[in-house]
Amino acid sequence: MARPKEFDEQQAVDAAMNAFWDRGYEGTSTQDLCAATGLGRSSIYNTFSSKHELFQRSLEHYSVTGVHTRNALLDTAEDGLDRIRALLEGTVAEELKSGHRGCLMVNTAAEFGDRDAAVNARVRADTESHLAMLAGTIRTGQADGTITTGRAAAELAQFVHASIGGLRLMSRGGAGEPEMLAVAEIALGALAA
Amino acid sequence: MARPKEFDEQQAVDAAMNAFWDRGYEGTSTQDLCAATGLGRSSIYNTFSSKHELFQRSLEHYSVTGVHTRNALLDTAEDGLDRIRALLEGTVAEELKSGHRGCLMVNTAAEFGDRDAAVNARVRADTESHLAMLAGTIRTGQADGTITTGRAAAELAQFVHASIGGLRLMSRGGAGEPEMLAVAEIALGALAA
DNA sequence: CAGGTTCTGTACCGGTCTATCCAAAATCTG
DNA sequence: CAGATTTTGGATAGACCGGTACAGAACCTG
Repeated sequence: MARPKEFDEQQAVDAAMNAFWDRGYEGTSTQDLCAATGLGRSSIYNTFSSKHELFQRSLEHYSVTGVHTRNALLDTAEDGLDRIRALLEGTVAEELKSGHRGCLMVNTAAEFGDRDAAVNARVRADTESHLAMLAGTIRTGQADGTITTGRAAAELAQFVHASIGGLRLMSRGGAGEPEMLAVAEIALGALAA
Repeated sequence: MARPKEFDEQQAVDAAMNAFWDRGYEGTSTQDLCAATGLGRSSIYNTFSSKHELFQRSLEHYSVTGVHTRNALLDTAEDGLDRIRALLEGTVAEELKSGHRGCLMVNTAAEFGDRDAAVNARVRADTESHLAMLAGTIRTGQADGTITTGRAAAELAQFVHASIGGLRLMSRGGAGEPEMLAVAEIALGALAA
């Protein structure tokens, strides 16, 4: 064995994630990453081997914490429709609290387009898991009678996903709470049984 | 008088816009811009004075052509709801045709956040004009009985705007036509009288 | 405490970035 | 055709980029 790292790797990833979230991939220089994490260049390259890989770790970290946040939100409500409501309103609240930073996955998709296969795969995986979770919740809502059965759960899930994306875009554009909540309410209206 | 420019300025802006659209601001180097426009460095800097200014011109150009496209789409339908439908389906069709590039304004907002006042102002202005157009169309739909009067036109406009943004995000993420049309249909259902 | 191993800070590498400079070419007016 | 003015291409400046090399400090094992 030998000298141990003086920092916590997860903490560093978290700090890097926030830097990327604020300024994008290209917009975040390795020096920015040093400043954000408090680490030296060598430590970063020794641990993560490249900016690109650290970015992927950041995406993964974002994805995981996002799942946790969503699950926590879902558990605050009983029936299906209220769960979706909690999700939408929770998204609004988070955006307001975190300073309109939007969604890292969205920002990444917008920045990269389809020019990076690895990044694309991660974004897509996150989308898929999000959709699966939504579809599951919607199915329970259809079962308990709070969500319309006039459309397939998968389609409604796509709709909710798009709505959340739209909300985050509004937020990034500087929208206020009332407008965002109104949009959320209208989207919920489209789901109601 | 003296030697005239050998190129068309608008054409150059259009080419630059497409380059920025594909690769983002930071991702587009001045060399890329030279290649895209077919101009030399000097011509570009002589005409537009900086990359940043050319970018703003590109945003403006995008905004103007966007208005034209939208107006053309609106004129293909009679009543209010069908107009909104034409808009949503036209957006889907455009995304499919243009190779899932998303919306330049959205991409820009995602890349810049609120770090650039001039860019932000342009994005916001575009959003405002888009919302105003939507609200107007929705009001006519409320008048002709095809769109619900249960919500203020401004709120419904925000919702449609968010939906279009959501559709563009789906597209950028690689979504196919059926999913996108399903989402559009659900959104329209929320508007119907 | 000695030896092996890993981490950390500094300096630096080639490459690329935006932007500028300048001379040569091109055009219009008179 | 001459002179004034502008555009144009190529070279280059100066800064910053991601990434690396290396020496010495820090740590664990035995």
